[in-house]
Amino acid sequence: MFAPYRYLIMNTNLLLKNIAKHIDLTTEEQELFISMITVQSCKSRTILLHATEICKHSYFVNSGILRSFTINDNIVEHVLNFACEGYWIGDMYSLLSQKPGNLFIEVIEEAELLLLSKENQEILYEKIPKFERFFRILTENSLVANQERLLDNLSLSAEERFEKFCSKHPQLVNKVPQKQIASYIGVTPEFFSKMKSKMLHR
Amino acid sequence: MFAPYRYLIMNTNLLLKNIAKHIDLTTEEQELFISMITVQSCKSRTILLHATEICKHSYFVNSGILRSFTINDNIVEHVLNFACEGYWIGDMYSLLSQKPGNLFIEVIEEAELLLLSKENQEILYEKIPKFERFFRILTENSLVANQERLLDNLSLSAEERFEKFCSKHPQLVNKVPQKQIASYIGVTPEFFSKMKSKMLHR
DNA sequence: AAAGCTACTTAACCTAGATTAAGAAATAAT
DNA sequence: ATTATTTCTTAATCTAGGTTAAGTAGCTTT
Repeated sequence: MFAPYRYLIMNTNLLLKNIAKHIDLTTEEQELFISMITVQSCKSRTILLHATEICKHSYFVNSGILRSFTINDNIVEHVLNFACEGYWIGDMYSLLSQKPGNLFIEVIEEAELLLLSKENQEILYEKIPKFERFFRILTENSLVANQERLLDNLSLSAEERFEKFCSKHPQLVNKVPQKQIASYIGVTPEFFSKMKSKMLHR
Repeated sequence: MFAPYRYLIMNTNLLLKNIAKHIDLTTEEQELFISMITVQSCKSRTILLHATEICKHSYFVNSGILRSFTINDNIVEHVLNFACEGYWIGDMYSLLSQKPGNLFIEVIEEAELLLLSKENQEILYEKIPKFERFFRILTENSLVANQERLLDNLSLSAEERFEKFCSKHPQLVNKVPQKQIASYIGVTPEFFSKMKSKMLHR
């Protein structure tokens, strides 16, 4: 009588709007695509992927904030990426190779996610080749951002990297624990704290 | 009577072999693709792209070695990438946006290059959509490599980064000026020299 | 509301890597 | 062959950022 719960609450507006920026889908194609997506609501601190696991999904963030990170020698965390509303996150290495990666994916702020499984992504490429283009463009943009961040890490001071982070990700600055921002820009939480107060007193 | 010089010497074996790893092309498709490619032979130290220019081509390396790099405050160079036989190089930001980037591309070792122009790449996507897939996969692999390098820069010591560079790029270690390797792994040439001799005396 | 975590701050001290400078070795240019 | 440039080395000195440690503030959980 009723569609399953997940169809009732699944909001694909944001995702479809994002897709429409790069490719045009017919109504049928949209429906096919949506049938391949599932929703998941997650509380803060949920670990969606362990470093030892094989990544099976790409996660699109409808709301909330996630991060991906590694852990060194079982102690130090290094944040690779944050993802907030409208962004995708995953462990691309593990997703592509279907081997265990070394990234964790964690929910920072209660989130609603749309999941696209590896298998469905492959099916999608076969059935609607336009998605090759869509994910090509998405990946190109990620690569450009990553290269810039890499060069920033090689050439800017910690202060400059933090300022850049603030202007690029204003939505995150006050929502993400500051030690994670420290990790993202590549300094220890102690140094970050010192640096921040130094910047304030100027 | 004779085909233009560049067709006589253009060797597309390596490129076609690389493409065949990811997509299947018919003979006609191969020919169309090849008709969109041009060759260029360059001496060492040729600058193929200035930071102020708009990048118009993707460069496939048939032989030789190239690098891409930025220059900070008109003084310090930072190497983003090396490319040797079988690899592509370009300024992806500039190529995609068709705005001036801030990368230089330089020939390190006399090279033979195959050039795919931005326009031809777009035509290729229209005429042979399989190329969407090919470049998607290529870009995905670059992104994975870049993410790993980013995390390495955040978590490893200079020595560890150098060791990783040696095992990942043995073809480059003895062909690329050592100050450029220093730049790639993110240290000064002076420190690199010191570090290297320290590693030897152990 | 007390107890227990986790996040943030501050401060003293430490070190990997930067800077400066000068000479030696290797390449390139004449 | 000689000269000029660029690359590499060595060494002294310096500093951005790390480490250790202890205290404080802010959350959760009960």
